[in-house]
Amino acid sequence: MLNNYSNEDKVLLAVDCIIFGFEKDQLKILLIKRDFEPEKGKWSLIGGFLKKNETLDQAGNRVLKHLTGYDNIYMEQFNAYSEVDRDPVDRTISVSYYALINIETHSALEEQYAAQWFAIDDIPKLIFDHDIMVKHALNRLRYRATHKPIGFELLPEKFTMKQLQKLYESILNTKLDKRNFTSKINGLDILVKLEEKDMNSSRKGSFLYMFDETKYKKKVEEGFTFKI
Amino acid sequence: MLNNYSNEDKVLLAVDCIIFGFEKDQLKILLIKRDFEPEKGKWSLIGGFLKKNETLDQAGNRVLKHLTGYDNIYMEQFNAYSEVDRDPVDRTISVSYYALINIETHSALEEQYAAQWFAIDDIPKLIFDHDIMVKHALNRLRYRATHKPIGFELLPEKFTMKQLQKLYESILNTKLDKRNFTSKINGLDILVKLEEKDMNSSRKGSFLYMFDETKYKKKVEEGFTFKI
DNA sequence: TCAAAAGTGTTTGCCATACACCCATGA
DNA sequence: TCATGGGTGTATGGCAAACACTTTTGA
Repeated sequence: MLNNYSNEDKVLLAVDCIIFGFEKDQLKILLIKRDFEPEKGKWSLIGGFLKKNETLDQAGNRVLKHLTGYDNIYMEQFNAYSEVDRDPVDRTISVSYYALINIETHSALEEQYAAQWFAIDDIPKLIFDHDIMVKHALNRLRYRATHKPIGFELLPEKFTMKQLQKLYESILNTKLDKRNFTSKINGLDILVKLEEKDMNSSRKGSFLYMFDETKYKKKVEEGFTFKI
Repeated sequence: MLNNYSNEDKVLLAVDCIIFGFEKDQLKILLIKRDFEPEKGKWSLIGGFLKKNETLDQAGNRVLKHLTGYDNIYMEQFNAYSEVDRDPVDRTISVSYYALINIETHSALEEQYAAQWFAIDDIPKLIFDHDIMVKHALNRLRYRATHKPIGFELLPEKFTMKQLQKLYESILNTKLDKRNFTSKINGLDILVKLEEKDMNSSRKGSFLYMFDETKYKKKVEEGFTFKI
């Protein structure tokens, strides 16, 4: 006998994305104004429905590509939400992803869509259970960013030590000591210090760095583990 | 206009459970022999389909209750699996949970169902993508057990320091130093040392301990964080 | 010459690790 | 009395945290 599962209930599966960015020393998330009922006009995460012939990761990528035009965005699934009435229209389970993008290379987002960046401690009330999703996403990001070198996804390719520090400060919601941070990062030995300086922030200028992914991967193979 | 999502695809949602237990100094998982096609007779995780009017947590609890008769089992959701062909019968997305049970109080499981405990480094080939689920569950358990006092879920109410050490050794897949382990645990100050001894393992007998959940919660409120 | 940010080392305390002997008991 | 597992303390090294002054440069 071939069981065909025909008596089982089918449901809608949505993918919702918490898109993180970093700008003006602040961690931000991208929200859109929902343009259909229910909750039309309210702020919402970016999302979409899973289609029959794609995986959740593919659906997440599709949603992100539709919004940004890019399809190599860092993304991690973190939780499924399934309260029976979480979406008043129809029974919908949502699998949530957080994504990290470099705001500078996606600067056209805000005009193209009714999208807007919000600093993480200034987020408006969101529809459905999206508030709790954001909270969970941030927890996951905090953990991941201290254990894997994903923070660089949020920065331009070339960045200063100060930018990196501010990034971690805003992800972790703490102040860090400049000297300790610098020596910790240098100790990791996965950045390239460029000759070039960023002259925007001071007269003296500050050296730019790049993440050396090749070196990082080589070190991982040799047993290195990233930890901040 | 009220959007009714009517053009979207619906899918089956399954819940699969990795049930961990601890017996004879070994971390184990409970598997069943699948009794319907496809893959009938192969080893499989315990699972079930999400019903229209329940949450994923409720579905997980239902599956566990059906198997064990208990419904207060520690359980944590950890990932959704969505490869298009992961289940050959129909498009099915699986949300996976790991659960921790005390084997002693559920000793009848093996006979009641075609279920069997397998030591984690002696697990047979499983159906579908269940192998990878087990691997991910173990990773999550390793993380969680070092950050929250959930290991006790796997032990009898009263346990010896040695049992606790062996438990952590098998979860973390390492050897631990007896003196260091003991003083670390005692330093946490969340166990009650009983007057009672376990006389089964030696002539001298070894003191029994209990997890003091009330004390733990009080300490957490005061800023304590569990860490092993 | 001054204001503003960049860059740089040392000291301290704590925690993780390594390590070995005596104790209690029943056979 | 002996074999078996239970129970206990100290010394060391490494890492995290605290901390302040000099440098550079354009205005």
